[in-house]
Amino acid sequence: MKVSQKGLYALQALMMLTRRYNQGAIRIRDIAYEESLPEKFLELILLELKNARIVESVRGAKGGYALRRPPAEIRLSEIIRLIDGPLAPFGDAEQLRGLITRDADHRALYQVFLDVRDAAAKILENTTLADLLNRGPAGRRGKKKKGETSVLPMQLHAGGKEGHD
Amino acid sequence: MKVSQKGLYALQALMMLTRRYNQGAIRIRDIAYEESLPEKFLELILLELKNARIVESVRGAKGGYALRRPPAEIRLSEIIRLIDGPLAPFGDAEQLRGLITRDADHRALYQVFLDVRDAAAKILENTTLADLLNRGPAGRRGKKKKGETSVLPMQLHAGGKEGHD
DNA sequence: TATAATGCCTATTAGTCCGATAGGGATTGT
DNA sequence: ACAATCCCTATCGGACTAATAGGCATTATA
Repeated sequence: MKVSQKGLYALQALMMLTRRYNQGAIRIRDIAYEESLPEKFLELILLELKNARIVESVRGAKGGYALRRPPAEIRLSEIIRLIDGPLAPFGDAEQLRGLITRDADHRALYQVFLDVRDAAAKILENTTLADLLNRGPAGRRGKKKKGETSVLPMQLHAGGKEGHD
Repeated sequence: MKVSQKGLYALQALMMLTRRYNQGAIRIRDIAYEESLPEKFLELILLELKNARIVESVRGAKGGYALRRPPAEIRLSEIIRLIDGPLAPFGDAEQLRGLITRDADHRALYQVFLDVRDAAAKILENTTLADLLNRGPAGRRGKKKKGETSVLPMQLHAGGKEGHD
């Protein structure tokens, strides 16, 4: 799975709108300025997010954009799938399941790909825009309040911290 | 992280060489034929794998390719990093760590990216070519013999099976 | 109601990457 | 000597990426 520059811009813009949640419509120009994003490019991105019903727009003078749902109900997986496609490192989950059942010679390999996509999905489905805000300014990581979902058990020894890339 | 067609070809070729481990050099043409890969393209891939000391070659007539190390010592992470670059969904682990410490506004977002790359790394570092062979032909999944490393605890409820993509 | 502000939408572009092919050179077995 | 095979560089079309441009549609407000 790859997150493009465009995908990053989208997430940054949405984080900004999350901060301004319930403050009415924000102009594209203001989002672009605050997040240092190319204005015209951001315009296209917001249009796409609007068509996907993640944000809503107000047109004409005094117009702008706002989140269409509470930040806690917008998952990162949704944004990334929209902008950058499937979470799987190769093909998509459906296709991988097909290959696993049909291509006997390589099914172990495709199963690994599916495992990777499941791991990514688990994280991205369980992280919302609200989570990003809460974890943002001051620490707030590792200690979890009751009822909060936690992710990343971090067992075993490889790959985790101190991995190279 | 994205696995390209080229990356898939590389992995398939290596799986084939794993099956033929200790049977001497295998011709490019035979690998291409058995795995249904474009021959000239495969040639480039094997060259790259050779330069990375993953396979070795025998030149001239009766020449070909063979694994340079036992299959149990070749991890999928190594191949994928070579052909397709870093495992992180954006940038690489080093860069993400830098952003997490320096970009206060977005560090929660970059932390999620790093979590995703750690999850992928954990799986791919712990899977070798030998594992693919063993898991291949007949079942052999879920029950683990003593001493084998296992991965994918699958806790929580989201993202796992039955996820869309 | 005129005007300015703003989002909507389509087109275009330069650059990069991807999958693939081509072909001649170097090496080696027979 | 010759045939088989790997080695290496070049090339190519197509797709995608990031970004810009510009005119149309809608709305607040003076």
